Amino acid sequence: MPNNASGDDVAAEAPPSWRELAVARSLDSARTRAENRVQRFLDAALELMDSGDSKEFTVQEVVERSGQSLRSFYQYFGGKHELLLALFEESVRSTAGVLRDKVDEETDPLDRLHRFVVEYYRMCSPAPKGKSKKASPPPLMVEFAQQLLTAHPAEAARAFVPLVSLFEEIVKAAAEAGAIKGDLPHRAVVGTMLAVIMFNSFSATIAATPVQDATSAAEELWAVVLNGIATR
Amino acid sequence: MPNNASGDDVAAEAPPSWRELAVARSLDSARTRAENRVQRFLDAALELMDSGDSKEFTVQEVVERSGQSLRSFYQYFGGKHELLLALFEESVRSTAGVLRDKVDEETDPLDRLHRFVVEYYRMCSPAPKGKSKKASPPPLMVEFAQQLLTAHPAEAARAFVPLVSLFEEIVKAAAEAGAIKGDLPHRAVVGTMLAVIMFNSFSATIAATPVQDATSAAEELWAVVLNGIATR
DNA sequence: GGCCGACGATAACGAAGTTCTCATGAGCGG
DNA sequence: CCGCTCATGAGAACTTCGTTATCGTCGGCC
Repeated sequence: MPNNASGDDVAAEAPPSWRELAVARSLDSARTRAENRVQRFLDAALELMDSGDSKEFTVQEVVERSGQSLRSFYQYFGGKHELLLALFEESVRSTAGVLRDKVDEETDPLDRLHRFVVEYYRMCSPAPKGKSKKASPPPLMVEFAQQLLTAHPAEAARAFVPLVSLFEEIVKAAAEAGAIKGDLPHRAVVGTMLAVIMFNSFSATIAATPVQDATSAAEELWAVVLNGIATR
Repeated sequence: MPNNASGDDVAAEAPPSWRELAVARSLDSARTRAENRVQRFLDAALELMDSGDSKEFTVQEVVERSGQSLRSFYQYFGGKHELLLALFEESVRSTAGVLRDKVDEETDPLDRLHRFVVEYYRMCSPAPKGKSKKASPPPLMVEFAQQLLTAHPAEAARAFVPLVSLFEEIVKAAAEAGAIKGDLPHRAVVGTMLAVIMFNSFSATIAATPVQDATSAAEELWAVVLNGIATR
């Protein structure tokens, strides 16, 4: 499956079209051509999202950007929400992959947990450096998560599976190693922690807290999660 | 005058309507009449939200329900989002009031904090009993919060002030009493905890956790917040 | 060579928010 | 009493956006 995310092969960032055309012309099985088309829609949407000023886009824009037609769009997607869902799933998969790599740099179970929290936190925080507009899975996808979570809970849950599984492994390992309490309902803790991390940007808004740098904020959150707020 | 929509005076549970009508009848300055009109829009929207099956409504519906005209609506509100914002502000104020009363039943600073967390948690959770559909500030407003937080952060922050102030007092008191750590950045903790509580329904969705009853879930969350997840 | 299925271009439709036009009725100064 | 203005209501019109439908074309396949 050519599930490759955003424009991971586009170096410049603009031209992912003629190459695919050429490829489609040469090896032309119906399946690969269809997947190619789907991918072009996805790429176009991603480009519109992070290269544009606003993170929103219209189906028309996606269609134009991808050089295809409305006709084709609705042939491959049941509607805009399916496009969004596909993008979100891809983002979650990609995020989980990145996090797995980071976490694998650690060996101690508690260190792995800590690493996960901090790294995921940073991924979900607004871009720390204004220079590169980069966005592997930036708060952009956090907004999606929000939308999907309320509009299509079941599908959203399915999309989250890769991340949840990964985190659950890590939490379980930490519990078995005795690094964290074992009597907590893991599943619930996993969900809560992911939600806390993901939606933490909101907490800054709620409390009108100026955005400090992501790393120290992540460590603060980690400290609270680890030891609580009670005096000990 | 064919205004006076269905039940704007029935008010089985909407406290702030008939009073204003009466007031408007007696002293009828332009100001109070205008406030009356605004209030009628707000009431109509509230009725549509919790008496309808879906929590969504259209401007047209609000207009019809309120027995007024589109013309008037846009004279008093800059757009739908201002209506939403007004509703949300009212909801937050009301919620803060209710919470203040509950919390005032406790005297010990830590008990007050605990009470706040648990009660607010329950208010933000889906209706526990299927019998009565109503709910003063149910997850309905949580969805609003979500929307506003991303669409209009500044206004959302302003709307949250009553709740944030109340909670901040409580946290500060607990810290000064030595019940919780004093070296944490209060403001950030306040925002984070409010966000955690408010958005906890999402965490259940993320982790595909079946919804347990709100009270025990609240206590679990409280336990984690208080003591952390680390083995001690 | 002729059918068939995919595709592009474009129009059309429907819902919802927003604006505009017009009429009416109330208060008010002359 | 007359006409003026302002607030309001009724409703059409405009806009955007998602979605569907129509039509024509082109390339492959029997």
